[in-house]
Amino acid sequence: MISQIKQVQGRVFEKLLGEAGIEEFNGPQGRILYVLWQEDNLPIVELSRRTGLAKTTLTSMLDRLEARGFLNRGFDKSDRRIIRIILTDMARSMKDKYNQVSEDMNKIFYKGFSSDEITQFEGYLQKILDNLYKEENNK
Amino acid sequence: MISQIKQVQGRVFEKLLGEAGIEEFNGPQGRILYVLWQEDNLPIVELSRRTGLAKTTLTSMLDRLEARGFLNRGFDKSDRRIIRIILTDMARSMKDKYNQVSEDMNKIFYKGFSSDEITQFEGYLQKILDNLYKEENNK
DNA sequence: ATAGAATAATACTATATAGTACTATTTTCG
DNA sequence: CGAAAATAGTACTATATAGTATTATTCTAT
Repeated sequence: MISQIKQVQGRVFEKLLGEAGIEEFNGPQGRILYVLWQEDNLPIVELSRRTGLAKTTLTSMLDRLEARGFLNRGFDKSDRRIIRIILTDMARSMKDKYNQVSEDMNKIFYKGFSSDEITQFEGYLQKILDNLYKEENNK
Repeated sequence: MISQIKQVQGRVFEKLLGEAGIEEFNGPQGRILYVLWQEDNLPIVELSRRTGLAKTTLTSMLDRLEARGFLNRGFDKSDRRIIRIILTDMARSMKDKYNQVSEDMNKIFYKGFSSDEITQFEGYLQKILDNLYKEENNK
């Protein structure tokens, strides 16, 4: 059911982005930008943790976002293995527009939910996510 | 968070399939087979509804499953637009092995949940899914 | 100090995913 | 009836996703 929700949510969100006139990036790219809007200058591995995407997935997605002028790759001074992802001003300027769509999406998603139910539901999600990460890492 | 769960869950499930010695199909294919094990002889559009995948996604996935001998495409007698998906005996024979892995996955997923919490959580998921499908169809 | 383990990132490859445009049917309704 | 709309499926294309193997760098333990 989770997969199903993710799939349908993705298609609906894509449509909302279009209706809001956002042609510059799509849903999956928005998910990465969303994390970076909260905090950038992150190493790719950390971005992987925060998005749930494999780091090999990020390589190509970041290539595309870089090609379109959303971000730059910068070196880390103290550890040369690490590459840090920095948003461009253009990328920063789109944050508010995206958040508006995100709110609209949330309203659709949680239609008929009380705020207590939302809190409870999101607590369950966090617990499940912890369970999954524990399994992925500790084995 | 839903996307993140789906992603990590997918990778963990893939690992469990490998550990169970199931090399014949992968997670996304398993998701399609799972629906067909419950009921086959379905049109592709109906399979799309039950999996949450777009019908164009199913075209190529069913091609691969057909090429590997899991299913056949059959004609519908009364409506020649419709193609019906029929499982092979080989596919049917793998149901139990898959269900075992599925149960293991569930245990990881819901570690620390009471059965009341699971029921409640899945009720929320169903409600969200209904919200999303309503939005996708009625607009 | 240095060999081996660990970590960060990427290249390459295969599959998954969905949108647009199209064909072939069936349904609807004037 | 017959034209237009609706429906089922596919071809083609672009992006997303992750696994394996590889390179470069840093850490660890003696």
